Amino acid sequence: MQIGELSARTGASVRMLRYYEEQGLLEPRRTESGYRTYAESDVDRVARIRCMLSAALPAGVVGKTLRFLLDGRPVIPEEPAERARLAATLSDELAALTDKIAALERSRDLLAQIVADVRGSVVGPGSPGDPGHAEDYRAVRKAGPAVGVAG
Amino acid sequence: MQIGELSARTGASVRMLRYYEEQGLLEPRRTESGYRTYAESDVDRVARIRCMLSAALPAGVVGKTLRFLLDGRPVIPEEPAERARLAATLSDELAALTDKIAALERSRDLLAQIVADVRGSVVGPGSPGDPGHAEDYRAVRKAGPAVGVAG
DNA sequence: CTAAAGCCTCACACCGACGTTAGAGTCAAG
DNA sequence: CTTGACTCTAACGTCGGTGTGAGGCTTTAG
Repeated sequence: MQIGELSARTGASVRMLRYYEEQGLLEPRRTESGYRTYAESDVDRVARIRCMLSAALPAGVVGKTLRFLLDGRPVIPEEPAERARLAATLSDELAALTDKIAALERSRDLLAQIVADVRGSVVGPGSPGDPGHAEDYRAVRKAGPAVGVAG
Repeated sequence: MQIGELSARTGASVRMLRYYEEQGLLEPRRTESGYRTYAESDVDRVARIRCMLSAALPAGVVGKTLRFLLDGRPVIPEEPAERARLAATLSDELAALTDKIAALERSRDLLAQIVADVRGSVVGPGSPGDPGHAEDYRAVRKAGPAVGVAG
């Protein structure tokens, strides 16, 4: 399969596909004349790349993760030391990811609250004494960020 | 509170705080000499901003969402038409956010699988006939991206 | 009064994740 | 052989989110 077809089938622009390759996330073969040729499995692979990137996962993780999906079978270093380091790195990333998900869920809850309030809006200019849903917001806020905002 | 103190208390650099203001996410008062002065509530607010930005939420949503948190009390347009549009926009964002969370959870599961496998690694160079955990990976992959990768 | 620390604006620079263009080669069909 | 669709590399542009100054004003401490 050439790059154009892969692009059509995945929705990723040709530019993006070449970019992913540049980043080591794809490794198409080449014809004699230099044309990239992709395997069927790359369709899947591209979908996963886009999914992870769109979620703002660090590029490194994407790469490392994907290396394990090359053909559904991981390539794990044989030396135990290196394997340990790999495991450590990945599980750090896992923890970061978990935090990020939690943060997103709180944002989602907050957004849901807001949508509900805009919809069933009790609000208007507001009788000054009326507490409204202020406490709900504050509650969500208290559950709050908390996450380390891992830089 | 001046910008330096807010920076210290939130972990956001001074530069970032000014940037957030530039983007309409913060609106500190000014002293006569032009110094920014922040309210206590801005500590919370900054935390939320960083949390949402770090999760790659579209900047617009952050802004709109935060406007509702100004003082724990939303500012909702009075004209029903505009209110409806706002509700529609926000709930679109809510849907997108939900999808993104789902995608992230799948990525997390996948990553967890991988970590587990690297840890308890049954793998090594691998007996060629051994299916290993390939099916696990494939299963996660099948549950897979699916998300529209909302550009 | 002076020095130091903190603040201000302006502005250039970087990285990631692309879009876009330019100029050239390749390939299948007429 | 020519045309047109497709591909290649290389390079520049853009946008968001930052870092890092430069040059100047304000405030505080000695």
